Amino acid sequence: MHAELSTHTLSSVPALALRAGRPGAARQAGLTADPLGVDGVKMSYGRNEEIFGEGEPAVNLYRVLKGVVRTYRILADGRRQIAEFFLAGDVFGLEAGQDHRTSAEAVSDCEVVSIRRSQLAERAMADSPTGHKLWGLTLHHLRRSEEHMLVLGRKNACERLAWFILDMSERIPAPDRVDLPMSRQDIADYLGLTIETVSRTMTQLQDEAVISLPSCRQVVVRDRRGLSDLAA
Amino acid sequence: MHAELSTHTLSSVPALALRAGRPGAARQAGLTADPLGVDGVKMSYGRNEEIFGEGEPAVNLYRVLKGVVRTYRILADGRRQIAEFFLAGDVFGLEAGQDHRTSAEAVSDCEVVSIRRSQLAERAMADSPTGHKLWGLTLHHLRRSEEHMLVLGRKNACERLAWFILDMSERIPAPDRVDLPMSRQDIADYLGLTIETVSRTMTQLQDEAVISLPSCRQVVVRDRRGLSDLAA
DNA sequence: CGTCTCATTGACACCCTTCAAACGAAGTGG
DNA sequence: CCACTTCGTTTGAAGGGTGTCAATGAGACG
Repeated sequence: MHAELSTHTLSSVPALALRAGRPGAARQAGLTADPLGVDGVKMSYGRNEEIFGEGEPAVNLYRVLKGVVRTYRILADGRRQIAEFFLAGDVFGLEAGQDHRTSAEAVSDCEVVSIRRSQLAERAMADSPTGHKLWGLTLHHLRRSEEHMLVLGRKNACERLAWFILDMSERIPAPDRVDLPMSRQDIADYLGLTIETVSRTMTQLQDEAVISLPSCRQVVVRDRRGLSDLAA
Repeated sequence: MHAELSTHTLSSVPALALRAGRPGAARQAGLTADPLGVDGVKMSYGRNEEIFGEGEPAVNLYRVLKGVVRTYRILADGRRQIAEFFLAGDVFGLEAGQDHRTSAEAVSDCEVVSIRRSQLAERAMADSPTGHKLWGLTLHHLRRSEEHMLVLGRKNACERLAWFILDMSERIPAPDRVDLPMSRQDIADYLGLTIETVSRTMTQLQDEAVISLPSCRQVVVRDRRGLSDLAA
């Protein structure tokens, strides 16, 4: 039923280890009934092995049977923010859209059940349009808060503010003239900064000519590309 | 410490502000069909007026019609972390459990539709147990990531690590002897710190006798109360 | 025009990062 | 069994980014 070969065992056997440490080399090991009421496929992953990568189509949902899994995002320069650790019993891989917004890796050797998303969707959504919409909303919030975590955990003041202005500008009708509805204190508390740092960084962005500030509540995006670069 | 309720507005426009600026003074203004397919009640809130508070029973879901809403959490010493700003069209107030885990306030004067949760639950959950479970899982993740945001945005290294150890200890069978499955680098990337700071803070916690470290992967919780206090 | 609130700017301190080196445990090969 | 290597962790010293404290500036409103 279950292949008794742990990846750890494998790694002491050079010939096989090559396959175990490589993404996609995880082995299918049997069928398991899931608490969600859908059968899944049992898989094994070695330490640091990738389970899915950012940007890949999200075809499966996963539940941890043994071991620990981390999900994370990485910035261009290598800074990494781990969103969550998943222990035995935890479900991960929930996504609002078609693709994974985070990567997932095995922290230790582990076993997971993978469940086809389409199988769940078919059961969960078909019956109840209201439930489906609610779920979609929640996934959307989750996605945003994972992005927010990356910002809070790994970005500096300039990157945070650039990201904030871009985000706000994309959520309103006229994207190049942002009327900030909130105070500096609100922005500071959203970005995990102080009001003074927000203020200083605002003028710094203005000095660098990526934005201009007709008033403290109005931001004009002068160089969207430049702002985007600064957001890292 | 932070923005007081709109007493300022009150003194400026006495007649109107009395109704608009006082918590609980929001006015019911009519019925509106919601995109979720359920009728809701239209409400108005003045600037800085509370829509719901942390710890209150979560009876309603809300959708913003006009204005902007913020949700946030506050630490004992007043540090605030805003989780999200909600603009027109956005839905907020989703909760995994019975109670609100955040507070919500009007950033500007705004109108929202409030929808009874029970009305939605009745439609969303009854039909599809799978969907209900999926939704519950997603809400659980959302709740955790909002907590995570508070930690990343507003806590220092010592508070972050104390929180992390407590959280891990509560997720495993033997809560006083935590076997960390992850490396210092993983912990650092989870807490938005560097590996050196994590290491230094670990020994600091050991020096203060709230934990002991038989090995670098084993944490013994010696003073749970003390650790809890340090977690702020 | 005075008051109030919020935003900006400056000087300084401190927490955390960066850079660097030593230490320890685990695995390998002789 | 013991050097040797490797990887992860710990510790130290120095620097920088952001917070803190304080003063000034700018709108809003009466």
